[in-house]
Amino acid sequence: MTKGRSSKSVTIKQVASLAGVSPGTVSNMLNGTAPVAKETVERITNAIEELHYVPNVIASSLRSKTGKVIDVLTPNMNNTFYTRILSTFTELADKNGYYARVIGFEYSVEREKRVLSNLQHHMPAAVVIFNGFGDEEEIYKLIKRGIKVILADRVSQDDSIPSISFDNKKIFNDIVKMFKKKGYKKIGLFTELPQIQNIRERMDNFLCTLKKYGYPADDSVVFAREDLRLDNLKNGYQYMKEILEEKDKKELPDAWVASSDLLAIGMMKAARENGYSIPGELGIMGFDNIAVAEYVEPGLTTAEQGQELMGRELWKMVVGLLKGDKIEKKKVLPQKLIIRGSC
Amino acid sequence: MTKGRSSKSVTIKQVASLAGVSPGTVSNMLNGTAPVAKETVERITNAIEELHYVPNVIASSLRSKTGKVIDVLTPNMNNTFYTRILSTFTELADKNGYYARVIGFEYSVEREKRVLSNLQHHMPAAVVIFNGFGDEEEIYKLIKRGIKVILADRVSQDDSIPSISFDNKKIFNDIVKMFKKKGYKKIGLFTELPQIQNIRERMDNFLCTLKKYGYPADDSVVFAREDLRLDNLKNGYQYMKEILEEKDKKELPDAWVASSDLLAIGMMKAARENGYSIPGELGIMGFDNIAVAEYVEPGLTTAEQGQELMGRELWKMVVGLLKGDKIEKKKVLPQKLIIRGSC
DNA sequence: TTGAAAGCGGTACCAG
DNA sequence: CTGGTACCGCTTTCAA
Repeated sequence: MTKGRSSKSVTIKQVASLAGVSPGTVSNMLNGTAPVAKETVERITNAIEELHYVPNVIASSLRSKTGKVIDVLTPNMNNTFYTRILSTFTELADKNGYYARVIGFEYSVEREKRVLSNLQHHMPAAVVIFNGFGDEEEIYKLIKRGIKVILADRVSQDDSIPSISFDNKKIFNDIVKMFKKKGYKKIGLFTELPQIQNIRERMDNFLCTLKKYGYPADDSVVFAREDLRLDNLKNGYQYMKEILEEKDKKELPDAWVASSDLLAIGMMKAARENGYSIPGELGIMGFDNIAVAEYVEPGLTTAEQGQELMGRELWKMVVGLLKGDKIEKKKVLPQKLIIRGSC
Repeated sequence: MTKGRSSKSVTIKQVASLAGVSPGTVSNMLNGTAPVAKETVERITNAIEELHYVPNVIASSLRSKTGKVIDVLTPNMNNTFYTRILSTFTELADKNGYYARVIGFEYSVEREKRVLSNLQHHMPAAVVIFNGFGDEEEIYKLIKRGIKVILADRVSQDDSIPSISFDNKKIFNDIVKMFKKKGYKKIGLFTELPQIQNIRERMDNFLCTLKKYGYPADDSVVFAREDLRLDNLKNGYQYMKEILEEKDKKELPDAWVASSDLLAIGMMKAARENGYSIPGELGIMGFDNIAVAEYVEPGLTTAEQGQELMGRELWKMVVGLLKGDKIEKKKVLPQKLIIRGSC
């Protein structure tokens, strides 16, 4: 019950009366809603200076139902894959007079929905959702209120919802081809559960491509476990350790593609500890090309998802939507195979 | 000019009229502001259900100047040191009915100030600022409006502003002692510029401790460069590379403490590439104990700053402040030396 | 216990 | 170009 906020803020009314005009005029000038006489502008400007007036964006968006903030939901703030995209995105937002807030939901549908439901009223200009699932209803609510919604690293079923994602098809060709060329005999996929649509897609394409190149493509080559999605490093390490120790060496893949770099780095440690040489006995590659990938030893081969690129394209989409432009609703970004030392 | 928000939201008025009561009564019931008859409660509850009413938090905070959101400013979203703290903090906030939004300012004073100035009106219950500088004026404005401000990983000059930080004193004793025991001859500090008060403190204590143990403690052992604060990995790598290639090997430190793990990881790569063996010819340690530190090869020795701990303590402070409890204004958290393979 | 009405700080609309 | 005023959705007196 701590109420009692002190120090009232300077209001548009005070500015107006000091400048000897009406609040509406001040508002018009500030927003360019209607022309204002040069001389009046000056008086208002002075008043603003004098009182240190800062417009109350909240009150404004309550009335106009429009603001300059963009909320971004991310499944996991600890993953630099996301943060990298986010920092280029927020940079751009900032440069354009918007400002972006990041809200993490740690892969919890409930949390995600709760946040989205709150957002209804915060009236952000747009909300960007990374991955996420089971949120359709909330999304439609936002849209109905005129808030732009963009899906990132995920493509929507609904064609009217704009989304931006990485191409998950061609890349697997490159990957399997590479492994084949290097002489690996069996390729395994190491991944979180295919709950996230993105992962599901990768898995399907992976299996498909394996078949195409004559590799085994049954259950024995996919290694998925739920806890892999949180704390990628640790859980990737542990799961790999279990696999290496419990399964028969003959049956195990000698080449591994992990669904994220963090996972791959965890696996590499497990492999080292169990006496496997990389890339000699075991080839491992990741996904994302996060910054450290280049710094571990051996360097991690990975499928690069241009995070800066995604950040920029995302911003472009947001701006386009905000301006009401016709935009490409389904943007697909290429991935690039980056070969380093790990396979 | 895209206006025209569609689909009006359900308002408290509609609920009131459906329940046959006044808006004030609904508000009273929702907030426990005044007793409401049992039977009335029921009618209101039904109306809420029926209309799927969700209170508009914006309007509410405009009037009451109080809300359930906490804004967190962080200098860099790409650094898992911060994100680790943030994710435990937001988790806690979420569990307690609050919700935390993260805003990055990328070490820009201007951006930081701009954000803080906006926040005035958003009326968060509290704002947490990680590092940051030159923001005193804005901070006081927030406080004057009754918004709680907490400084993190930084201690305030002003005793009335609560802050939480890691102990930067004792840890250096442990560090230098360790290096001494391992027989290193010269210890260097590799760090971003001491603009951030936190870094300044580390530097002072470092030099101080070196002297105490009879190590050289002049300018020749501190290696600082501005760009080190962004993209730690890359810039750490590059700077180290330059140092190794340009300076005379005899004069260079054989032991290095980097002001962050990311920096250290970058340095390790540079050292490897220039043919140095770690920890044989060069000992390197970092600061933070970020997750990957354990996964690189060799494992990175580091000063652990318990990020989960900081997250939890931070939340405790926020809650305390919000409840108006008397709290410890200057919380200092211990650091722990974690010795792995890199020195 | 409840209702009526006056704001919170802006913006939208209309008349002049 | 400018002023007046209703109103966004909710909370807060205050009187009944």
